[in-house]
Amino acid sequence: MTISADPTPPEDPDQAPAPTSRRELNKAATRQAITDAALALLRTSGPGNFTVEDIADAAGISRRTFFNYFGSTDAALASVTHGFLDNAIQQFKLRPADEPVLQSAQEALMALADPMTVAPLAELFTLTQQSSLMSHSELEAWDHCREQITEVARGRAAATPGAVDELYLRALAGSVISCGKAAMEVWFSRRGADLSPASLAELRHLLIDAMALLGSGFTTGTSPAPSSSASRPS
Amino acid sequence: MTISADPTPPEDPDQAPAPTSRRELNKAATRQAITDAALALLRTSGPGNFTVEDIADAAGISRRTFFNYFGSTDAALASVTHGFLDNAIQQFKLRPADEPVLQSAQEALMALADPMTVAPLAELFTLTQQSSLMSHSELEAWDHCREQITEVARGRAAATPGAVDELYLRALAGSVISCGKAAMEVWFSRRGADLSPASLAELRHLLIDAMALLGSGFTTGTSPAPSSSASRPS
DNA sequence: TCACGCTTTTACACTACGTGCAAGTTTGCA
DNA sequence: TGCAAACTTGCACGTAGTGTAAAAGCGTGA
Repeated sequence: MTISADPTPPEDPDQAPAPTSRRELNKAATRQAITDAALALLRTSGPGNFTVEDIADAAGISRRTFFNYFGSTDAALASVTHGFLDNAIQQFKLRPADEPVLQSAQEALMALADPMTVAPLAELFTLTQQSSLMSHSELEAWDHCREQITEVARGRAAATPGAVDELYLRALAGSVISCGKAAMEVWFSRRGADLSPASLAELRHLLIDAMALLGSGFTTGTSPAPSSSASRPS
Repeated sequence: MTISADPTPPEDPDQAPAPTSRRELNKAATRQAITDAALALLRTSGPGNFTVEDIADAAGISRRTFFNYFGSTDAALASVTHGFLDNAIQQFKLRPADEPVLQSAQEALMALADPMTVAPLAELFTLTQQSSLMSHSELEAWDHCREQITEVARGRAAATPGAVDELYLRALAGSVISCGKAAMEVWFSRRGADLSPASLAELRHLLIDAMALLGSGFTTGTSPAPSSSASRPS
């Protein structure tokens, strides 16, 4: 599996600003090979129908090495989700500190509603057939994201006078995550793995609507349902 | 483990309206013995430091029988959470159909903020030292509760004209659960397993505040923090 | 009281998971 | 080139979870 030393060292020195040593390249490649193999097996065999050994064989590594990278099959698959959410957090952190958290979340999610970014997540979702409850590692990824949001919100709140309300931070971050998940779940249930522009536009609307619902305190109550998203052509 | 037939049959016939045959009594007793044993081991050995075999031995059953009742150690412990949340759902369903969902949730939770009901959950929480991410079974319990809330909300919305907004239902139910969890987390982090009246009063306030935050759309924004709960003597 | 059918428990076997360990291999660096 | 650190691998071990068939417990009717 390891890449034997390349006899031609040139490889554009101005193209690798990051500390990309051969070690790190190998590790990254192995990591990718594992998730690719896991995803391929998920496609062909279905969830729960393949073992760690299967993944290791397909990735060309030993079973033991697999466990050096991931703690379980689920963890390997959840790296897809992790990647997506890390991306989301990155966008989130870029938002101006004086922007309301809900709007920051909305904007961050908007930046990710493009085909290339959403595709892996959408496939994972459909392949695991939204089995209601995600895997442990999948949930860990979302929870990690929630904690990140909490921290950012805490940092913003700290800039204002008065004690930081821990309940406010946690309730808000948790709700943002829940609403984000809800929007994605509805999208997947409506469009499957459809990544067409129209479908992605609907995803964006769902995300916006979800955050709007949260921001309005779900005031549609039991009365009419003027919100939207129930019918939006594009 | 099984209870040998009781030689004295009398046992008040008017006191057992439920179909409590000896079989069901044995099953219930075994189930209870398992969770008790698991909880005891959690207390003495700490999380992750005992096996299914340990639990089975302590409960006086075989390892195989344990798996007839629970799918894992976590599941056995999560029966505590399951019991609490089932109770909550029951209270929730009793609320009038024309009441706003958020208020129903608030009222249902109020009914459970008493020492006897909260104690087991509080102990479980402290023993697992709020390890940030709950066990899979624990999360399953919360998710089941979320689904129940969704269904109740759907039923209420169906009584009104217009199509039911799936996003609204899911986002609301998810947020309610998140806020409930947030309130409990803050409570546990502040008071540990303190079940004094003052502590429980604070729990009630936290739950009320959490639902209020949700109902107001977290409008405290980045400005002041007039909400409350940050300081409440009793 | 007994005998018959159904349910539950149990022992056994088996596959797979996850980890510690020590030996072998690759990489970074002087 | 040679050494030290990092990485991979095979092996062994304990544990998780499940299928299966035999044994024990329970309900019911004669």
